[in-house]
Amino acid sequence: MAYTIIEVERKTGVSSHTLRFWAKKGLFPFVQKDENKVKYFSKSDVEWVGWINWLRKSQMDIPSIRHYIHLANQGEGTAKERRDMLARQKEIVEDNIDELKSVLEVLTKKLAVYDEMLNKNIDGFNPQSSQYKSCDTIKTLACDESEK
Amino acid sequence: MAYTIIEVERKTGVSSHTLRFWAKKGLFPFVQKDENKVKYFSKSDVEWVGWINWLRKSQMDIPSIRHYIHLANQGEGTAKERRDMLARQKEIVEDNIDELKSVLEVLTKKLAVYDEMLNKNIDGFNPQSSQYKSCDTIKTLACDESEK
DNA sequence: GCTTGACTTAGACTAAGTCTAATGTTTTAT
DNA sequence: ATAAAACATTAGACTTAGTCTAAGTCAAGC
Repeated sequence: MAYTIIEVERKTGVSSHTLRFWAKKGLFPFVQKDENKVKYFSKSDVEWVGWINWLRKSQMDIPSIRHYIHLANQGEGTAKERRDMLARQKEIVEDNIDELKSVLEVLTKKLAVYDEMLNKNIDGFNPQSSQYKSCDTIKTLACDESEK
Repeated sequence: MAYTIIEVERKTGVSSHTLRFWAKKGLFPFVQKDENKVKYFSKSDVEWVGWINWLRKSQMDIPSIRHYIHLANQGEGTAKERRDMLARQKEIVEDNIDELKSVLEVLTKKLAVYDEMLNKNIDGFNPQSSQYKSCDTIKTLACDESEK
């Protein structure tokens, strides 16, 4: 029923370094230690590791996660506040996805320009010709999406 | 035709601090300086700022961006390598979006659990009843998605 | 008795900013 | 003319969330 830090690492994929770091930041208020200071994670602690991992992936910072855990340990009276924290986090993730989608669009366009250029090349154009040079690099490729 | 760092900040939204940081890292090999070491960004430099900003958003690290810029300045012979860098970056962004989508799913599910719980509350349940307590916090709310 | 593996802590290091302090120059206002 | 503002520079401290290393402890197996 109790797991060492290495077992938790293997079960969750979160490195023991990170687990110790999180522990130092107060994210595991209930983890037991033996007389040699060795940590033992209960099943519930291990479940928290997984959940904290999701919260981190949602960009929640560590002090906020600590607060969330604190709230959860207070009981159901804090449910509304926790719910609101998650709702806020969800918005952040949605905004993130939107931004990454626009990044993806830019990359896709740029890749298309490169591929057109490289295909011309294969189809027999001389890559050293001045004609070719005029459609290259900085002007057309590097900077054409840079306006704000 | 030449912009000071503050003008570039205003045009691109990239802070002057960050611009100086990028400059120190070698991302603006062509920016001119006057006798007081004041930087002047050409139109092309400003366009690079915008493009570098996209590359950063795609998670490309600064040494790689420097390499990309170096390649671009070598001419069209390096187009293939640059194309491949962007293609790699596109994969990274796609993976990122996928992960964020799964985070979104988890948050959505958890929010649903919270909302159900909070609604019960409004519908007349006593939030202090032990009956209520059994569906709370750690067991059902915090940790049920934590398996790997 | 020694090696191996797992554990501990303290603390150095990293990336990519972010911010401050000290200082300098140029322009504008009084 | 002088003072203040707006802008520039550098060096360097600080931040976040790890990531890694060094040095040490402890129990088990050969």
